[in-house]
This record gives sequence, structure tokens and C-alpha cells, in this order.
Amino acid sequence: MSAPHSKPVVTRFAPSPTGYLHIGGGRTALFNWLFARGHGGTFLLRIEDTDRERSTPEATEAILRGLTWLGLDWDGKVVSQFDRRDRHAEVAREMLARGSAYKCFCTQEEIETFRASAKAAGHSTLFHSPWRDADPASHPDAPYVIRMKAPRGGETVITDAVQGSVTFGNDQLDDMVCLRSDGTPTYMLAVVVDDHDMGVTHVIRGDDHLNNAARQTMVYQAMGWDIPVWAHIPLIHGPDGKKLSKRHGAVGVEEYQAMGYPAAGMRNYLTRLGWAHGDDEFFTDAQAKAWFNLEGIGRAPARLDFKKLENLCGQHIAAADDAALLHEIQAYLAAAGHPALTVAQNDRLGRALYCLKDRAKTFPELIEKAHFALSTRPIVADEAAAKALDTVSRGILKDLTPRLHTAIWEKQELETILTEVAASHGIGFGKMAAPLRAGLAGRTVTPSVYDMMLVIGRDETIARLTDAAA
RNA sequence: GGCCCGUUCGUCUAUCGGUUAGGACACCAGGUUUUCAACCUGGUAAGAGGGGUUCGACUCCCCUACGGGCUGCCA
Repeated sequence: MSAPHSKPVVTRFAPSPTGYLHIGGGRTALFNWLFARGHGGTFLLRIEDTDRERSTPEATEAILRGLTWLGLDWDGKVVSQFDRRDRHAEVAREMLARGSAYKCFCTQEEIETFRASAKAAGHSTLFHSPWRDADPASHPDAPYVIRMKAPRGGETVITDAVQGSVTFGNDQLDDMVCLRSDGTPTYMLAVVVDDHDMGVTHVIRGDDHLNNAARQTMVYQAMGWDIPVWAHIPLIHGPDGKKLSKRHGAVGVEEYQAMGYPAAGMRNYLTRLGWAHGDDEFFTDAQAKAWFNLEGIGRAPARLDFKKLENLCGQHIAAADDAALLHEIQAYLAAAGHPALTVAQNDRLGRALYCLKDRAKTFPELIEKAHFALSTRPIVADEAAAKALDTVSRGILKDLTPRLHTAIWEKQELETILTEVAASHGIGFGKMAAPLRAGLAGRTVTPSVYDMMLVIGRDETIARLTDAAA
């Protein structure tokens, strides 16, 4: 870490709106959010839309939706980088006035030609503009870009909270373009101006920007601005260790919602991926905020492990508050394109959650096990369940139903009755559970038969069992 | 090509010169059980390779290998 910052923490997430919110971007946002929230700081959101060709409002919407689903709330208004282009141009001119930048009249064709031949000859492709030290009197009346006048000798050192001290020889850094020939700013300039103007104290971003940090440092120095604390975090890789791409399956954050992972589980998993706090694996948001620090971030890229994600999600579902869980399930259903629950289904699912949430790792799994609560008569047994409803079993059910009419509808009593009925037929309760499941749920995989009976109630239980026994 | 970063069980990681290298997920075996899930017990499994420095290296330095990133008037 560099000099201690006594200023309040300000972090930001700055995606470019060229597609959905990538899972790696989601984690970057999460880290920034956790760091800000854990330090009583501010978390800002800036859309880097200076590339007009590739930026779309749809992508911005998708990114906002992804962040919202993940539960990452930002402070203040979303900043559009493009809206700040006049300010960026102003800074470029200021650099020009200070002599730390210059006008370059080379055309893109010239530069491309140079790079192609340099590459072919095996030389460095760093471009050295002949206009760097040209007399302004010789400037033609033609389009130009404003380039940073980067120091030629010496080295630039960046101090990174994750990567440590990283040194770049200045001969490796060329005079980057700050203002394009059409007057629009480049990312390299805009990111520095915006981070400065927005008061960003900690830049936590992917380590694909590590090299850029050296270039950006030069802009800070040229303008005499304070350099933020850098924290370049490794990218997330696919299960095979390769760069995460579409062929690995889900890359967009919203896909994870559609697959039925609870947001709290995603946050926990993503936080733990590439960051550690001793041996802690399962933790709440409050704990994550309190514990998260830059020192705990690893330096190697981490691979996505869906098994572990599921395990953590299962724990979060089990720990969730019923009402909140119900809301999230409804949102999942909508995101996955499933029909919404009816009022009756919603009511019964809400009452069934207590016996469902301990046995599901994802929402699809929970919904599957909630089949008994979401269905109405007649309950149609699936193939496996139907096998449990043979003649003998139906006879037992017929024997059972009359006794349920007068039973006290609570677990203890039901247990007593079912055990007695089973015993009277010379079988253990285990043998009786299968036909009960088939009759009550039409499935072989369900919650406890007692829980199902309690959730759907006496009348429905008797009706379903009577149906099954017929 | 040049520059930069990385490398501990299959996976995520702990360790910040001295540990029988720990935990979690996954996996295997056994137990429990009302299906599933859960739970209990036990087990397999790691410092990329090679040089140094040191009384002592996973830990510090160098080289190699492998992986990744940057090298744009993209971000």
C-alpha cells in the first residue's frame, strides 16, 4: 500500500457499455462496493461510453440491471463519460499549454504503415511522432491529435496494493493519444480526468489495466494531481483455466439470476473468489463489508467452480428470511421466463419455505421440491412415483384416510398415526413414505411427508390421498 | 518480437524464514436416515522445474517452463 489515505474512501466501477455485465466485471464492482461500504465511503458508477461506435443504451441498461440484481447500490447519479467530453478536451488543452502534450499531424495510415513494417522487421512498434518537438510555426492546417509528451528516459513506478511495486522503463511507453482528431477524448485521458474530478481515492479494476496505470500516472503527474491507490485484481478464468468466454457457459451476470442462484450466494462466492479472510468461507454482507480489504486479494487468476457456488448458495437459501426469499424466487421466475405464481401458489409456497429452504441449492431445485405445494388436484404421479402406488399401498392409504379426519393436525400426532398404520400392516414407516409421497406430491423426491401434510392442510391431504387410493 | 503480471491438494485458498503445509468445495469409504438435501466419522490429494541466499526456505533472489495481460485516434 502507498501512503495512507486519511480522506474518505471513494471507489468507482467504470464499465464500457458494449454488452451485458460480465461476471468478472460484476466481481470488480463487488470489490469496489465492499471496499467503499466497509470504509464508510462512496461507491460511484461511471459508464465509459466515449467509444460511440460500440456503446449502446441497451448495454448500459443491462449493466445497471446486473448490478441491481447483485445488490450493488451506487451513490449519486450514473456518470456518462461522454457527457464530460468538453472537460476532457479542456484538460488536453491545459496539457498542451503546459508543454506536457503536443499536436501530432500524422495520419492513421502513416502510423499503421510504420507499425506494419516495424513488426515485419521485428522491431518495436512504439510510434515516435516527428511532431513531438516541432516548431508550431511549421504546423499545417490539418486535423491533428493531441498526444501526451511522455518522458523519454528514466522509469515510471506504480505502487499497487495487490501487485506491489511495478516498474516500467519509460522507453516502453509511447506518447499516447489523449484527444482524437475529431476532438473526442480517448479512454486513457478521460479515465484520469474523471477519476480525479470525481475524487476517486482507490482504483480497483482488472489487471488488464496494470500497464495502463503507468501511462495514466504520467497524466496525473503532468496535471499535478494526486495519484489514487491502485489495486489491480486478476481476471476470472473458466473452469479449464482459460480466459472466460462464452464457450464456458454463463458469462453474463444476469444469466446467473436466470439459472436460479440467489444474489447473496453470488456475492459470497464472488467475494471469496480471489480474496480470503483466513479460513472464512460462508459470510454475510455485513461481515464481508467489515472484513474486505485490499491485502486479502490474491494475485493469481481464479477459476469458476460451480460446485462451490452451489454449496454456498444452498447455505444462503437456508439462512434467508422467508419473505425475502419468496420475493427473490418471484424475481427468478420472471428472469427465467417462467409464469408468475398465482396468489394461492404464492401463499402456499410461502408457508412451505421452512421445509424447503434447507434442501435446495438453487431456485430451480427449490421449485422442483415445492411441486407438492404449487400443484392442485388432481395430482398426477410421475412414472417413478406411480410405481409406489400398487394395490397394497392403495389399501394402506384407504385404511389411513379415515383416521386423519379426527387427528390433531400437528406433527407429533401425525407421526403417531402413520407409525401405527404402518405397524398394523406389518411394515416400517419407511415403506409407507413412498406411497404417501406419490399421493401427496406425485413425486418421489419431496420434503418430509409430515411437512407436506402440515403445509397443504387436512382437507387437501385427505382429498389427495383419497384420489391416490382410488 | 518487446514490456508487465502470475504459478500451494482436482478447484478456491491459509501460511507473511522454523507447521506432521491448515480449511472449504469436490471426490472416495463407512454411519445415520422418510426420498432428496442435510448431518456424523474417516480417507485420497499440493508448494511447476533448476540454481542460489540462509543454521533453516512454500515464503527472499536469479534462470527456465507454462499461463495471462498490454503493446490502438478500444475500453
